[in-house]
Amino acid sequence: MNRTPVPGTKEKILDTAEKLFATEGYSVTSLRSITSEAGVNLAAINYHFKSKEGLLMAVLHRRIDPMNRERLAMLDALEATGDHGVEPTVRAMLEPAFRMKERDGEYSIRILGKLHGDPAGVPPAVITDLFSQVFARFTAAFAKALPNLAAEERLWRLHFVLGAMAHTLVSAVKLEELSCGLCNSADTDTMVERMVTFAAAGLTATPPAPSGGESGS
Amino acid sequence: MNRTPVPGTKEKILDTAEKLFATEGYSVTSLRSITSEAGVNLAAINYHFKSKEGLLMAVLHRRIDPMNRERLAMLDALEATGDHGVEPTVRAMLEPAFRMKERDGEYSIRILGKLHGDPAGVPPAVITDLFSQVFARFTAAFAKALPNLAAEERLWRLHFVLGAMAHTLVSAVKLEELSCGLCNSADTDTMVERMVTFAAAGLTATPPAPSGGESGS
DNA sequence: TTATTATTCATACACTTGTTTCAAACATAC
DNA sequence: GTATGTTTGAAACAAGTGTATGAATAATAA
Repeated sequence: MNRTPVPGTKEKILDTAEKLFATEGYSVTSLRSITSEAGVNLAAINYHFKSKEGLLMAVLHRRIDPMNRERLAMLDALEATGDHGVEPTVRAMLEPAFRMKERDGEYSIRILGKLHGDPAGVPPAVITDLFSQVFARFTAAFAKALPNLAAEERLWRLHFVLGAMAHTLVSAVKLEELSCGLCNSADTDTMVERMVTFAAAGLTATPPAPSGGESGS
Repeated sequence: MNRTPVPGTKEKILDTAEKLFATEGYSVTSLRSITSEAGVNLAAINYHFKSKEGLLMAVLHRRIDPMNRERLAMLDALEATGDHGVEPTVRAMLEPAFRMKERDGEYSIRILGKLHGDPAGVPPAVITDLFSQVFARFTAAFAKALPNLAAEERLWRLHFVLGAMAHTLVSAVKLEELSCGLCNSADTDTMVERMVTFAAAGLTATPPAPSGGESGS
């Protein structure tokens, strides 16, 4: 019945680790809790992934690399048509993240959000390695999409958008129960449009007066 | 020379724990690293705070309770004058958080951001206990400030704003070095105006078509 | 078959963790 | 002074951590 000699010890570890890292957190998740839930031997982790940090890297790269490729592809398509609109650009940044949920399950998206929000225990170099390329591409794209915005202001707003995205990715479930089911994140399309609309409006807002206090017209 | 017999063991612990929790994270910070850096005995933590979780609670309450009181006071002042504007309301939510940085130092603000972004190891009941009151007040306030927005949409956007705020609180330092010093968060006033402008624009954006795909007019 | 490689398994090893214990030092009131 | 309650001190505890080891097993090739 079994097609493969052993039905994927490596994948079982990856799936379980992703789930536990996403829900409990990286540092509080023990290797033993992963192996026991995955039904594999403890030493299998060090055999397949060298170390706990190696496992984390594998978990992250498995999801994030395809997502970032999708982001860059959408950006490429946009730039090929000469489209420098704010909405399509921000959509290219946000949509692949939300699509990942449909494709790879709930935990894939939550571990991404956790990574943005609090890379506790994760060496900063890993984050840089994972996101530096897309970050560079998108800052350049937004420079074209928002030419009238000062570079500093633009970066801050990009930062805001990323924060809103990360927070939504991690704790969308929490809002769902907090709002007694009113806010459900089931429909990805609606969710993406919601965020894109919000982010585009924030990005294109008239910047406040440089050193004033009250918001001038 | 010493005015007090023992110069505040409890406060030394609180300060050091706040710093380490904010920078390293709660679960990866050991009690021994706190006591050694604070120059106090290990047992002092369990004596003064009962447990590690008790210490965390004390650290959180010390900063967050005053901040939330300030938020509610600003909201009270607003409602007393009948002001239901979006900008002042969102300012009442954001400004006390950024003011805390000036008052209580860099780490106070980062631990707050970390708490929003990833309450790893922190029991959900603690978060609820800390923020349920302000959350209820602000959802009500925004219901008045944004009456034309569907309740669901309003909650999601509030969620977005909170995410942007949390992300800014934790990793403002990171953006500073990422942008090679271009984005510095030194000026609190400017920072607040920046976020308020962004958030208000996002909150007041025309919502997307309910079940369409492309952004209609 | 035998030889060889890849994978799994039980087990042990240092090491760190939060917590506890109990005696010593301190403050303050009588 | 003594007595009392509070805070600090050094050391130990049991439990859990990531990792390493070497034998057993499975899979594949000659």
